[in-house]
Formats: sequence, structure tokens, C-alpha cells
Amino acid sequence: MSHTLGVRQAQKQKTRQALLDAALGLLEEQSLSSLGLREVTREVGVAPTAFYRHFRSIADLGVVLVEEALGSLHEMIRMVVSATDDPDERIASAIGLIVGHVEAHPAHIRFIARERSGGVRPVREAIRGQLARFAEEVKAQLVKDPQAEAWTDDDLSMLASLYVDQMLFTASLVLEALDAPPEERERVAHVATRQLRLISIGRQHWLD
Amino acid sequence: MSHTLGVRQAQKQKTRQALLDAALGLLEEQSLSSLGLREVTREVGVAPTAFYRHFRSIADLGVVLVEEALGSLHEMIRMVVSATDDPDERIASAIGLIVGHVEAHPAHIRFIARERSGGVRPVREAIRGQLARFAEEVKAQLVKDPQAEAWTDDDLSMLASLYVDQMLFTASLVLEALDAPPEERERVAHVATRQLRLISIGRQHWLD
DNA sequence: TGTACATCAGTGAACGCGCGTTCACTGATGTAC
DNA sequence: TGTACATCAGTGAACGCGCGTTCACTGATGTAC
Repeated sequence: MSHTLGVRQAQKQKTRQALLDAALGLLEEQSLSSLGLREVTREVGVAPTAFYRHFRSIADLGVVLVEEALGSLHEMIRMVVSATDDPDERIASAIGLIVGHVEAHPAHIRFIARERSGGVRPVREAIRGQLARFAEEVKAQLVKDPQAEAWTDDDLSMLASLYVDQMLFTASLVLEALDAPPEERERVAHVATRQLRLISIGRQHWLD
Repeated sequence: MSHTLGVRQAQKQKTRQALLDAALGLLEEQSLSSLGLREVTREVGVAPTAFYRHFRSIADLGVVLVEEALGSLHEMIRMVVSATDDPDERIASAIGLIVGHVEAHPAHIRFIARERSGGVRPVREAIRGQLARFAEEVKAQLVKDPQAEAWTDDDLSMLASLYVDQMLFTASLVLEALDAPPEERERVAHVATRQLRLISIGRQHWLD
């Protein structure tokens, strides 16, 4: 068990992860630019100075959180796009995956939605970069679809980024309704489904 | 000239507006939750305590900024929706209006995009409320369209909120490209145009 | 028009507080022989 | 296996600083007669 990591390294990793988790928890109620280093260490129960053994600054920690949060999203997007061929089934499965993902990682989604245009530049840029990578990935999937044969490269990029943004937007809708009564949550899922369907219909008739 | 407002009231309004303008300027580089009261008064050149003659807190000032920023957006959305009948012309005019608006009020747009999911609850809620009002307004316009006759009420609401979100999203795309070279700005406008067109096509075939 | 008093936007000193960062330290873990 | 030394994650005291908020104030503007 300890043949890969010494006790010391393992403990260090544990503290580092505790700092990340504490920060993410505190960010449910505030944004990164107002999060204090002492707040985070207090939550974890270590001295403020211990922070510097792991991160240069709060902004630095924020960039790591971006990677953590979007790593899990990555996996979800792959599943969404590689679903069945029938458009309505694909949409239903996408909504289901998004709802499941938001329920499993609400704090990650909130963090990304909030800091995407937040006040900390390196974090904003890390998010933008990752979302661009997602769009490329989605585009690579779209290319495989026979429906896409006659599409220009630019139009495929446009469609891919529209999908990525719509997905993130749907995720924040779902997030807002997380603590709402079930009928409100169903309404949100229903609206999101039809928004995706409208985009899907536009896609089918794009070349008419 | 002073039959409606005394010299004292006029001066007070001027200081108040200066505080709002200074705050908006400072918010180009940070988010509301990290903006300090002393920062704002320093920028204006008044004593920190003067702030309290106009606002209870920074969050309070933020809510006023929301009204100011979305007041001007209001007007723009009305113009966008009430454009000509031809879909492509309508889209071109919408993009033109959005670009013009972003160029005229970049700080307002940045503020709304940033604080829409930012860390200050009352501000977030003020924005959400105003955007819901926009969606209703757009829906009222959509109802007048003969194309919409057979649409259900729910689907019209869905389409209206999709339009509002897409418009805000387009505005933030344009904002990001504001200082970019002209070819990048054209590319953004082009992508935004085709995204709106795809939605428009989906709308035309919704009932097929 | 002139005078006497009331209002109130903006002032400036003072406060207690929590912040980020520095520094020399400690003591458990790791390594070499 | 045992010993002697090196490493380094986490500590705790100390610092200077800017923050939000309080308070009694000042002096120009407003009002009543």
C-alpha cells in the first residue's frame, strides 16, 4: 500500500485535498475573489502558514479546482455525446446525465458557473481553456455523424460550442432547482429538454 | 432649472452617481464580493463615511447597479424583438444591436454576466428577477407572431428564455472580443449569427 | 430683502479586527551506512 | 537491526496594513417670518 507513496507524502496529499475540499465548500456561499487563505486553513484545522506548503495563493488553488471540477465534467460530456442515434432518446439521456452529474457534484458545477466570468483572471482563463477543449472534443464526435457530412468545418465548431454552452447552462438551471420541490425540478428538466430539442431540430434542417 | 431639485439635492445625486460610476469602473477588474467601500470612496474623492449617506452597503449599491445596467438592456431587447419579419434580417439586426450595445456599455454587460452567478445573493436575485421580466416581455412579442399560433404557452416561455439567455451569452462573447483584432471580432459575430440562425430554424420546424 | 434657526451631505479622528506574509522552530519521516 | 544525519510538513509568534463602522463635527443650503 505504501510502496508508491511514503507516509509523509500521503499525509501531505491528504492535507492538500482537505484544503481543496474546504475551499470548494466555502465557495458555495461566496466567490473566489473574496475567499481568504485563513478561512480555508481554519476550516481544515491547520495553521495559516501551512497553506503555503501546497499553494502559492488562493488564485493558484482556484486553478487546481478548475481542473478537478472539469475533469469530472469531461467524462460526462463524453457519455452525453456518444449516446444512441435517436435524437429524442439522446436528449433524454443527456438531461438524465446532466441531472445526475449536478446531483453528484453540485459544488463543482456552481464553482465553474460562478468563476467562468468571475473576478480572478487566471481562473477565468483556465475555465475558458478547458471549455474550448470540450468543444473540440464534441466537434470530433459530431464529425463521425453521417448527418454532418455536408457541414462546413466552421459550422461544426459553432454547433459544438453551442452544445457545450447549452449543457453548462442546463447544468446551472438544474443546480438552481436542486433544493426546490420536485414539481419545480421536473419543470426545469422539461424546459431544458425542449430547449435541446429545438437546437436538435435546427440542426436537422440546417442544410435545407 | 432648479425648480425641481434644490442645489443640495442636485449635489447629492451627483455624488451618488459618482459612487455608482466609480464602482462600475472598479468592477471591470474584480467582482462585487471583493469590492471595498473605501476603494469606491477613494476613487470618487470623498471620505469613506460619505458612502453611508447613499447606500447601506456594497451589496445595496450592487442592486442599484443591476437596475441601471438592465434598464438599458431592456430598451435593446425591445428593439431586437420588434425588428423586421424576415428571419435572416432579424438576426442580422439583432447582432448589430447587441454589438452596438456592448460597445456603448461594456462595463454594464460585464457586471451582469459576472454577478449573474456571483457571490452576492441579493444582487444575484435582482438579476434573476430582471431576466425573468425580460423573458416575459419577449414572450409577449412572440405571441403576436402568426408563426406562434399553434404553440403551447409553455413552449413560448421556453423559447423566450432561450432567446434571452442566448442574447446575454452573445453579448458576453462580443465583450470578450472587444479589444481583439477586427478579424477576431468578425469571427465572433459570425459564430453568433449562425447560432441564432440555428435556433431560428429550429423554431420554424418546431411543429413539423 | 434680511435675519434667525433647522437641516443634512460630507468630514476626519478613532476603534477593533482579521487579513496575508515573514521567519525561525520542531519533530516525525526518510535515508545512508 | 541500529545509529546518525537530512528532509520537510506543519507551527506559532509577530508584523504592518487596510478594512468597515461609530461618532461628534462643520458649514453650506433651505425655510419661516
